[in-house]
Order: sequence, then C-alpha cells, then structure tokens
Amino acid sequence: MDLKRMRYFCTIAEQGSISKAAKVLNIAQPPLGKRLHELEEEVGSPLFIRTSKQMVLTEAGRFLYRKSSEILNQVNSVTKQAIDIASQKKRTVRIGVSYLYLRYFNTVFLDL
Amino acid sequence: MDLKRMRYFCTIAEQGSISKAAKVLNIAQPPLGKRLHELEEEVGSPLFIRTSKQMVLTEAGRFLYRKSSEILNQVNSVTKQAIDIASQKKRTVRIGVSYLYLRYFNTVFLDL
DNA sequence: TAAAAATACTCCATAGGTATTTTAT
DNA sequence: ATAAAATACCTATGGAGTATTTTTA
Repeated sequence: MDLKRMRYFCTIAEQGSISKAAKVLNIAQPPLGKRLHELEEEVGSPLFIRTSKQMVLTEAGRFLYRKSSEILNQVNSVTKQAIDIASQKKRTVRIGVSYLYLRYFNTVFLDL
Repeated sequence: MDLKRMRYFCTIAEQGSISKAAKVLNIAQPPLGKRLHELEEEVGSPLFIRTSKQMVLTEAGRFLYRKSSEILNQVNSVTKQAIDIASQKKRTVRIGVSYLYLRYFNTVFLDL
C-alpha cells in the first residue's frame, strides 16, 4: 500500500473510468490500469465491478475509497503543518549571551 | 510525501540513529540517509538535530513523528479491513434463481 | 463501430548497494 | 581511535510511455 496508488484509486472512483482518471492525473491509461490491478492484487479482490460505461465500487472498494480519502487529506495537512512549524522556527532563533560579555561588546558574532 | 519515507523516518526516530535504523529495516545506511534528507528537503528544515551519539527530533520532527505514526497505523488497519471485507464477500455469494426454474431442475449451473 | 480496458514491449527515474571519506568524540 | 554520517558512484527495480489488441455495448 502506498499513497500514489491510493491517489490513483480515488481518482478512478471519482471519475468512474480509468481513461478519464488518466486524463485528470496526466498519465497514460495503461500504467494507471496496472496500478489499480496491483491494489486489487493486494486486497485480493476487485475494488470495482466493471460494467459497460462505468466502473462501480465494490463493498471493499467503497470502504477503501472512504478511508483513503481521509488518509490523503491527513497527509496533505500534516505536510503543510510540518512546513509551517519548521519555517516559524527559522524566524525565531533566540541567542543567549552572557551579561558580562555585553559590558564590553555590543555585537555578537555567530559562526554559522 | 510517501509512506516509505514516513516509515523510514519513524524507524530512525525510534532507533536514535540512521545506522541502527538501517539494520532494523534491512537496508544499507547511505540510501536511508538519503531518504531522510529528501524528507527534510520537502519540509524545508532539519527533522533531527545531529548531536554526537544520537539524533534528537526537532520540533517539526516531533510533530511529524507523532502524525506519521498515526497515519501508518491507520494505513495498516485499513488495508487489513479491506482484505477482510473482500474475503468475506468471497465466501457469501448469493445466487438468485427463478422459482419456475426450480420446478424443473434441482441444480444451478454457473458459468464462471 | 466506437469506447474503454488489457497486453506487450521499451525507457527512464529513483531506490538500493558498495566503497570510501569526513566528522566528531 | 572509533563509530556514525556523508559522499561518490554503480546497479536494478518499478513506474510511465507508445503501440496494439481485445472486449463490449
């Protein structure tokens, strides 16, 4: 299980066909079909019922779609939050200097 | 962001060093170091403070470790649940047959 | 007949390996 | 002097592309 396959799977579910999803994802249809089959291989069962005109989620597929959407949203927000925390840390660097030092100098040299 | 890097990152955090984590993960130390640097690149800031003897999580690192652990657990349980749902479906297949058919035959032939 | 999916390849990017050097205690 | 991390380089697996065939409405 990996995030790329989960993203692909969700797009197929939303678009109702591999070909349409491939266009949305800006990749070709054959590799997208392969990624889906790999997922179905891992689950050990189809995630879609291939009817003419549309792909309909199976029960396992519906479950996986619901959960995958949640997880993908979480991953996105976690990444953004981590970046935010890191960039705030960059702006607020506190430097402790002995008061004795300050009696003689008014500049702190940093060896970065 | 992908699950493999998240798994690697969590193992490094738990083991306190890249070398130890590499042993646990059964891969070599250099590629593991690279995967960590890629993550730090994405976040735009270090996830560990490299002190002698141990790697200590930064604030962003602590946040990411907490969240990554959660997400990895979710992914594991979701995968298992999807497999369970799919395998149950395999065992309980209901077949509807017309009662008229049953007046003449006592066997249902399935073309699988 | 026309669409979507599957199959069969080719290619390339990226993950992983080995050897070595650098760094810090 | 030792142990961990970084660097450099090589290899191989897997993801993506193109062309084509199969399927089904």
